[in-house]
Amino acid sequence: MDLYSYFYDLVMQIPKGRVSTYGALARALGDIRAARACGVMLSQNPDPPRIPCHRVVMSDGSLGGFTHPEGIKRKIELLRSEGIKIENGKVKDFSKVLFEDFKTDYPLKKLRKEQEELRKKVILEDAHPSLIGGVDVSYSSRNAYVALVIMRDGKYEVIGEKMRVDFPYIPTYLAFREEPIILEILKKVDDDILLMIDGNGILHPRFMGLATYVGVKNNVATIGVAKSLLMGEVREGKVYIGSQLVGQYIQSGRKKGIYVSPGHRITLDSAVRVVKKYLKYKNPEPLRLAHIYANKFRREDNA
DNA sequence: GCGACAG
DNA sequence: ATCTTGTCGC
Repeated sequence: MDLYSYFYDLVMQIPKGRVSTYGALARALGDIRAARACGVMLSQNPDPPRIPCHRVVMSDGSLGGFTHPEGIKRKIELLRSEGIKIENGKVKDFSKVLFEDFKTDYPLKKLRKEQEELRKKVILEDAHPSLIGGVDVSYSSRNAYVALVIMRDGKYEVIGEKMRVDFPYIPTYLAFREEPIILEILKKVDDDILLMIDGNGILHPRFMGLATYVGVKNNVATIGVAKSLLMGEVREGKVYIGSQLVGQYIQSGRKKGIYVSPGHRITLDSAVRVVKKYLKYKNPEPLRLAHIYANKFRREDNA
């Protein structure tokens, strides 16, 4: 799903002489949580002012930001040239010129449904794959650099790949940003692998975090390893969503720990055991190395 | 001021 | 996630 293109098409619906808001665009995408992602995508406008990002303001009528050498001054010029009156940094008669009537089929709503459907296919039993690895992705604007580290008797091998991303980061929709990227690199290796992934497994509002999504879609065993808590309550190191046990908080030193949750084809206990086995620093080795290499690939490409 | 959301 | 240098500490 190319959410960037979908989003820019929405922005192009805002007529001259009208303005819309980050929140209205997010609702047109299907989830108000995407409001900040809307701001990010506007800042990356590939074709201004044909895609009229200058017509998007804050929900109180104040102007918001504008990524341009001349800054907000240029946004004001453009809006005034289209007949929008601006006083004290705010759009005058805001409610009269506000455009919210987007023609849309709410793509994020459909993606939520997909997550809920896929939930039925999650298997939380051990598959005992023969290989173990970790994947991580590093970004530079819309370029993604992915590294897959495969552990082999105390040593490891690394595979890298560069890709264009077509989906922004939106909380609880991370899978739709990173799964296509991870899939590309998975094609290059044996399926019989246990993959550690930066992000959550079933520790997710729809029990379908990145690790679980990657696992179910590609029939591969996965473990989710997150550095911060997306949701749920932690009691005695165990993470619950309501009464359901979905993860484990693991602290190695005295610093902040990690949140481990099963992705697919593994139990929570096994996931915790495997992660602990590779725990030398805060992150398990396959992930720590994948992180380092993904960053290295990005730097080398942008040098 | 509240709420706060992986990467 | 990215933007960013040196510096403190094990």
